[in-house]
Amino acid sequence: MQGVARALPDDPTPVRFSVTDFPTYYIYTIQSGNLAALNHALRPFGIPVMFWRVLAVLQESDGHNISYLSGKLAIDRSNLSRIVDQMARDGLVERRTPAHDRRNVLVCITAAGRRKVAEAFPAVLRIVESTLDGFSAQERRTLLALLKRMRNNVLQQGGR
Amino acid sequence: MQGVARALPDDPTPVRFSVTDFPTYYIYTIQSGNLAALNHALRPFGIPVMFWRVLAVLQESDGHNISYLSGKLAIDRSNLSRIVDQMARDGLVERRTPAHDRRNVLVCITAAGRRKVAEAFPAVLRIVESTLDGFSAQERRTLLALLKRMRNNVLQQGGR
DNA sequence: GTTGATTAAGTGAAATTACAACCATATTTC
DNA sequence: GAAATATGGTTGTAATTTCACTTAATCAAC
Repeated sequence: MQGVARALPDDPTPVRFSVTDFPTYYIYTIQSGNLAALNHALRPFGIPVMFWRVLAVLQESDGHNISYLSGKLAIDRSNLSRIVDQMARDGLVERRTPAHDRRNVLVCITAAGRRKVAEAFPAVLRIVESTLDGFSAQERRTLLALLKRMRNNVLQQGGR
Repeated sequence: MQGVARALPDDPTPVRFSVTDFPTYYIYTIQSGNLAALNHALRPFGIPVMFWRVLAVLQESDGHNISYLSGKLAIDRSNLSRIVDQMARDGLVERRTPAHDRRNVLVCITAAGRRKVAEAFPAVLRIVESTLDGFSAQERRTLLALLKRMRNNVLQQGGR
């Protein structure tokens, strides 16, 4: 860009590749489409995707702090802090500060939060299922295993 | 939330699941981490990830309109329009309006754009490779094939 | 126990994103 | 060929996200 020294007068492109060879290309588009679909599916239940993702973790294992959830869900801490604000306002979760470390804030799902999860679950499952349409049980296991390894690799290096 | 009729007084959670069973959970975290890593890797070259993604498509097949690129890259048209603005300002692409349909805007990569791709490619490839660390050639093919099918499924339904 | 470093959450502000509405051009229908 | 419809791109704007910074609390060292 700045000071393009044109070492070669006519520089025939030295690289040539196809985005369709990159798994990350698919990851991006799948994620994008899925997020939109999920958001749409959750509209009737009055919660954005991020609320769902937090609730989904908490219904399985409750009372984690913001940092843990931030890592688990790949949501920026500052961002998650504000999301928890809203969820608490809506009565879906409660902030609870443990006496032994008053820096911590444990995010705890409420009864209303659990009801919301139960209510929205079928709709979410439909979306998830539709992304796996035509996949055999074996293919699902394979996909899941490969994605897990891929995520470990991503987390290994500078992953957020 | 509103008017929670508490049909069951103490409602024991009727759903119980693990996010780690959902491929979409991994898709989200991989995408998130990868995007951050890519952005970081591209910093020295002065282009954000979205610039890279547009250039990556154009170096392979040039002169597409905004709508096509929007679909291919899963970037909102309005958003992409502004990205192309910036890229044109930086001299990486040019807008070209074909005479036969003056609504269209063909986005064309410039020589500087191609140089930028060549320059940044190794860094991007390193990131992509690192996400596939430990994957055999066969596993890469399998992953790619499964992701392609998954994307088709996502696009099928209400995908954006 | 006081100082310094570390960890956790939250705040501020710029950048990005999503979504609706708009304008200009092209196409269809009558 | 005029009016209605559709298409492609852009603009406006609110919500979200990112990133640097701040505050509060704990821990470590002396």
